[in-house]
Amino acid sequence: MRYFLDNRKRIIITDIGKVNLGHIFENGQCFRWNKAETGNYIGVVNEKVLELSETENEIIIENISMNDFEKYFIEYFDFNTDYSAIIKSIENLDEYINEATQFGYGLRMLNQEPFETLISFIISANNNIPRIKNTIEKISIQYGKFIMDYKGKSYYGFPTPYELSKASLEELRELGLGYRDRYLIDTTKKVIEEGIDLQEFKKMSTKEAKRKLIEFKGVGNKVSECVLLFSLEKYDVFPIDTWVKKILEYFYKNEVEKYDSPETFLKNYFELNAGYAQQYLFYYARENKIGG
DNA sequence: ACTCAGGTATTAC
DNA sequence: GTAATACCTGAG
Repeated sequence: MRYFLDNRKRIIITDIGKVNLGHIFENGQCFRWNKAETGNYIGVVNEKVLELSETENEIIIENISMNDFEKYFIEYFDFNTDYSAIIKSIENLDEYINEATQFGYGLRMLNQEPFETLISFIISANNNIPRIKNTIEKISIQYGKFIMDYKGKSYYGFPTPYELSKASLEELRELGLGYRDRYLIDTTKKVIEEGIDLQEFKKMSTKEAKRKLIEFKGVGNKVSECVLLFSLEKYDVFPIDTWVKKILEYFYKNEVEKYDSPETFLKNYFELNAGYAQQYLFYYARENKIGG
């Protein structure tokens, strides 16, 4: 990876292989990035508003400083990870993962903020993406800090636990969260009252961090693993959602049956890069409507 | 009217 | 431990 400022003070990132912003932002790992009419993606991250555009092998970032980029966003975009090495380690396992990695070229696993990720994936349960994005946006407008007006739209950061603790059940119900509203209240209350710093979970083993996450209401196996994978740097988990379930059923059925559980199969099969493999498989399955 | 959407909590064996 | 069932909401 190489980066520099161009003559318009935009940050240019190159030497990261073939680029595809859609494969980063449309694969279900994040909910606060939107495609503008220009085709560029605008997102709110770490109380900054960023605009990304792409060429075949460059990502171009506008509206943040070089200092912010180096201090926060290199890690957020996982720019120091060599994806060609990850792909190489899993692509020859079978034809399906090979197709999936080719299909999802340019995909990157974002390192997201844990509280935002936890709340977002609690909302995601038994829900659909447009509604998930919409309610997260409403929560940010209502309880998060105003950041700036940018190209005709006002942007708000995702609320901190303290900011979200100001929300009442009645208020949340009006945002269209459905029955998940009380999970948000419970989770925020637990974080505040017990003084939980989710960043600390990064230091725990995957198993221990997962055990702690499942203590939150509305957090089960799948949601906890999404939080581990997308915000706590645990790449050995493999969230099994409806799409991955279909893949296991339609493509890996015979293999899975040799093990005592799908989880055991996945851990043995994909090993340390299970989380990356999951992301390619999920994206490929959903975009191509495998089994559906 | 009815199903579906990145599942989880609760209840009942 | 595991299987069955209810669950907010609104778009299609």
